[in-house]
Amino acid sequence: MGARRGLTDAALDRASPVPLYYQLAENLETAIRSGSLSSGSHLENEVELARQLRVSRPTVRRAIAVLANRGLVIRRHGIGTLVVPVRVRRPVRLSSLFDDLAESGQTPTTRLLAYEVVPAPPDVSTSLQLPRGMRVLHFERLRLASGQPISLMRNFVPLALKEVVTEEGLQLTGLYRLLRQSGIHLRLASQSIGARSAQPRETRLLKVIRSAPLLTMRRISYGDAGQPVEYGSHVYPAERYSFEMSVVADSRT
Amino acid sequence: MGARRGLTDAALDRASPVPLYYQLAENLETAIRSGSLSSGSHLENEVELARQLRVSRPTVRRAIAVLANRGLVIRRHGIGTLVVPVRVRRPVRLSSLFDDLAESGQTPTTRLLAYEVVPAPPDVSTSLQLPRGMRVLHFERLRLASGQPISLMRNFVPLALKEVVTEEGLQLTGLYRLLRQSGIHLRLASQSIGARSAQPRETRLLKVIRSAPLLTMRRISYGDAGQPVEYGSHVYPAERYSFEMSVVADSRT
DNA sequence: GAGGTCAGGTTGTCATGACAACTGGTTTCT
DNA sequence: AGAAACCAGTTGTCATGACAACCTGACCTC
Repeated sequence: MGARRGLTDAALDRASPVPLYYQLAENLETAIRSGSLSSGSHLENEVELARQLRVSRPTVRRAIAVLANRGLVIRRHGIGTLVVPVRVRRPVRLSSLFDDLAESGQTPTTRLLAYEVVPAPPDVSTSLQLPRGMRVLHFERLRLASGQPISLMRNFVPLALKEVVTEEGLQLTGLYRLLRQSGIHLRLASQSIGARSAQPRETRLLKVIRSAPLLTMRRISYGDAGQPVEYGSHVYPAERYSFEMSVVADSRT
Repeated sequence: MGARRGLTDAALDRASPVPLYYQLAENLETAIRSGSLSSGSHLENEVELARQLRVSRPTVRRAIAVLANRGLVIRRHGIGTLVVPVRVRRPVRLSSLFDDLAESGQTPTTRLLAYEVVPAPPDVSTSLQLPRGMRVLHFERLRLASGQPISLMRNFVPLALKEVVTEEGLQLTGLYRLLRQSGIHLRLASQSIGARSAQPRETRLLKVIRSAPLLTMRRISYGDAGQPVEYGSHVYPAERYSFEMSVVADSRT
């Protein structure tokens, strides 16, 4: 039952503004991903872990809860906490394609195809909870990764964000990063994933064959206060893109 | 700030085996979905809620955390807890298509196209963490909703489950229900959603036009102990199916 | 030998208490 | 009048303590 090293090494910093439970969760995640906590093995039990790290058991539990939510460990009543014996890949997070590509080491670029103020189409005004026909900012982007087109994105945002979502900004970075830099934090999104055949214009822009299958994603994002911030309708060439996610069962069912 | 009725009505049952926090979460969810807690309104603050219901504040917080995870409310430090002002629909849960269809009032039926023991293909044995070439149970089903084909499903499970996953069972109900009835509870799945064109055989079975776009889902499900239970490779006609999900941001980011 | 029983270890639930951090409005000061 | 400081209200974090529920393996009984 030994081999508990690596946890006490990266000690917790009580002076840090980062909560203890979160520091602990990150340390544990690092230990798991690096392999120092091998797959299928037991985590040290909560009481002992709390004693070693000089924190309370609720703090330990909360840290483990974070990991369980991410699908990295499984808790079993009366047994212990097990490290999930697989690599579960990047979940569908509330993140931008731009950041995802950048993180995975690619160099995303953007071609801005449209940037204009238009009256909101019916479904957009409904989604953004605006009066019918209210004017909104609309833009369309072609996203390339290492020179290859990987997504065609149409977006609508309320006109108030025109100063935040600028033409220059969109060409240089991702939408979500622009929003975040202006203090707008997205908290929630509802999205729908489907598929359809490419239309002629899409065929040309995405460089796929005629009627090639495309993945489609429709997303409405909401900010801190629950206000709708963005409506997006994106398409991806199916042969170059897929959505990966891990699903965790409700602990009670 | 009145109008708090409906919460104290459905009182908490301390004798019930269902945890208090979960009872409270369900009561709150019912109140939200029924509209008695209107969209955008504040929830009563935690301290007061705890006092009224005669529970501790951590219990209230845990209940609210459940709702926040489901995307029904948004918590804001220093402000309060807001009811999300939108309808966020059924997320991608760890559930079977059969149950989903049944719940939405349709009458799912199944045509069992194959049921056999075969050596595991390489990707299957890897996914199920079995030795190369180990024999597994393979079956293929065509799922219809109200008579219309809606999914073609290929699955592989370890041979040990042959007694659980029977031919008769598969024709009458869904795979997940069969597993659950035998005490196998799925806890986690990793899945990948993509798209491609229909092959001739799929065109015929799913009754779609030649090369019609299909949604594809590959899923590996894991049981209580983290052991792989099922490998599934499913396709859906894009014009009759889409995946809906809500994404909640990590509270720390 | 087979079965039931029990003990030990583990996570699950809940209470109480305290202080920190944040937000928005009000008040006060310049 | 404008800006800064303050304050009340709220959620966020953490500690301590206690008991319940559950699983496994060892032991005992039949």
